[in-house]
Amino acid sequence: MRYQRPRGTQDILPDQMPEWLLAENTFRRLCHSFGYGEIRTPIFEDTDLFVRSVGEDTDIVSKEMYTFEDRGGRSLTLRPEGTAPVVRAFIEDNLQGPDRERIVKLCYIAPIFRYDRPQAGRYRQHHQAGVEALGSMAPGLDAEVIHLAMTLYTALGITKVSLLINSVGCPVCRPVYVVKLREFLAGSREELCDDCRRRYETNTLRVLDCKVESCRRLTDGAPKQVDELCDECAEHFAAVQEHLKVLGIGFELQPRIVRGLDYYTKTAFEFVSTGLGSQDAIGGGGRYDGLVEQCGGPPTPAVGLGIGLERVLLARRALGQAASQEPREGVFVVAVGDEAWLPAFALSGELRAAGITADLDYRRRSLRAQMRHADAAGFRWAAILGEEELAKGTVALRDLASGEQQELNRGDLVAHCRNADG
RNA sequence: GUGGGCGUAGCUCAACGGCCAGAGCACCGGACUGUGGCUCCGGGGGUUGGGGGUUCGAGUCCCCUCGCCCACCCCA
Repeated sequence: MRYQRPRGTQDILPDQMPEWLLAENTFRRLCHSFGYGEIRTPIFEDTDLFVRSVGEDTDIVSKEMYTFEDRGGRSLTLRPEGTAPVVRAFIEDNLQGPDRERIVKLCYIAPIFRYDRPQAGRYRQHHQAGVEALGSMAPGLDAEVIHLAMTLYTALGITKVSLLINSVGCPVCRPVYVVKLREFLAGSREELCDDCRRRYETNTLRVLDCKVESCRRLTDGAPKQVDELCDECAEHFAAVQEHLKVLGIGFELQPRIVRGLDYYTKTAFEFVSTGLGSQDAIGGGGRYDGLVEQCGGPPTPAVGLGIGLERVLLARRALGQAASQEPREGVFVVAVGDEAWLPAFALSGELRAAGITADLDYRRRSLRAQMRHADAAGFRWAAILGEEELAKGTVALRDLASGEQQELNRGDLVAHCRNADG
């Protein structure tokens, strides 16, 4: 029986690493320039953290979490989303300090686990790059995290991205809306599915994303949250849009997005790209003004963002963005004949110790084979060491791009290669 | 979770139920005995995802299983 990787997971192989590093490094660079500090939290947390923050009735909690009991009987869960762990750390590690007005800006790149049916762009382990800005209600911050994501997409060559935004209200206006929704559904209550009859009582909003066809029909004409916002939320939403316009970011109002996590308040947004089939959301997020307090911290408004890296890479490829080609680099040391082996080995060691990329052919193949490999593997130079060079204490250095070849004293090779860089 | 499609060489794919499962690319070697890319010639590579069944005979048909993919759904 041969082992297979678990369903819905993937190995990221060396030849895929360049595009991963490009995405990760670009994200880190952007976060730095936007003023976000990187944080790493554990890959698992108390199950309860996610149940209480994400919401018991959400798909994520009710059927997608990797939950297990450790040997001490604790219930732990593999991180199914990025925000709750950061919020937990924000509180536990007292990142805000004594200044309650202080804005704490954090970013992370982390694996995320959800038990879901795999599909292209949907995995049981995927990676998210995210940011969280905690401590302020300023609508400019909503626009800032959106701007950061947009800038990342642009930098990575993902040109066809649409931004969908919505406002899901707050503890003031949501209950008002919920009442309206209940009134709307009250008459047809008996026609709802079993789950929805329960949801109607406990978490009415969830009726809106029931999958049962009959329930969907019943909610089609339901009132919309955006139309029922309180003054504060309406004002905030307008201000966010104003800030986006100032940044030159186009958007589309979409009244039905982000209902997957209970903690969102006010702004909710999503980025969709073309060419990805049905898994087309390459990023999303929103404001969660009540979450920190709900997790046991001081009342702290916040806004955050998550970007699915696998989907970002898929979107790049769909748009024909090749992984940037590495420039020719380093020295392939070619040993001709047995006599030359040890000196060649020593020479490669010297180069490596000096920080210069170097390799040689442990199979001791023909000169031709070694030259072919040096070229195919993308080396900048071939340093040839044979009988002649051994006798003279030299090395023949061939530039593989131009074909120019010169003879150097062996002791000058490191300095020569180093000077040629740049 | 529901419905469907597909698994053959490292990769992309051929092969009516019938001879030793092939091709292109890649890889290796040679032509070129100390010089890469181009060309030509040659070569190595396969548990046909796995298991069972039908059949004189299975890559091909049937069942089970694993995986990938598509739509729904969900989201990143």
